[in-house]
Amino acid sequence: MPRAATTSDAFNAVAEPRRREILSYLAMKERPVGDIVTTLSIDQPSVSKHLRVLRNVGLVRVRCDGRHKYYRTNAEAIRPLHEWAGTFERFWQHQLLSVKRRAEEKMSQLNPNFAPHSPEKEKP
Amino acid sequence: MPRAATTSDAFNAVAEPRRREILSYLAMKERPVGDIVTTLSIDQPSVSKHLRVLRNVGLVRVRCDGRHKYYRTNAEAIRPLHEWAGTFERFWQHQLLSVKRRAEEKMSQLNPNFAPHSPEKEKP
DNA sequence: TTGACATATTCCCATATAAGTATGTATTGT
DNA sequence: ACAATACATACTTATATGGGAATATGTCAA
Repeated sequence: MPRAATTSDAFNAVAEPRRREILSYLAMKERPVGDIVTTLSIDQPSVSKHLRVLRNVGLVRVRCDGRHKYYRTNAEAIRPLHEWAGTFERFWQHQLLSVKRRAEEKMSQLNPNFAPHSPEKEKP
Repeated sequence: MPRAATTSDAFNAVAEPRRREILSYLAMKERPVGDIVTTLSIDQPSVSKHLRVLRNVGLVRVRCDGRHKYYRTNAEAIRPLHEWAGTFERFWQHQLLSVKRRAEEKMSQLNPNFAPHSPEKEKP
């Protein structure tokens, strides 16, 4: 079985760095394709193809105006990603605490004067 | 040019749904490979290969103990993902507000008695 | 209408899969 | 030493890809 299609979900779509750049660029303001081409220095057909993928998973929306097509990112579609990653937040916070505590232990061993989170005391 | 390697970064690594399951499973507690196999119902070689990918991008760590290898997810490696997605937070919040406002406008048109965010008033 | 402009699609190709199967490598218990 | 256990690797195959080049589609302007 090959890798899942880039259009299968937002996770696969944003795996491509170029597509992430495009999403960031289109987040604040809708833009015609040509702007993406010149600003990000990507060949026009490539941009069109990336936009197709992003559109298929709902990460961008289009507004047609004459011969221009204005794309903007649909930030809502990025939320699932943010939320999935967010479920690990408490774990990395816990990890950071553990690392910190271990470091403080080491410090105490090397320098018995060291006390975490309080001013160092001099002997009276 | 083919797709970027799954081992090129966390974004590509977590694009695979099975690997996301594994990460969730290994988040709270380190586990031997066999546990992943039976709990998630994935063939053992597949699990090993997924773990290899995850290890290559630092998403999991191993602790060897005899013939067992205990894997745990390194939540820290998921932070970049969370932060990238987080840069879009203000945009989706803005989008939600816009949608809400438009909905309220429509309501006002249909029912002039409707006033957003305040109790409806009866005629005196 | 005709040409210029903006964007999309098609075709080709080298490549990296993911799953399945089979086999290899450690490590343990007896 | 030997069998069993736990895990990793090698090999095969069908397939989706991203870039490049060429071409198609659609819209405006003179």
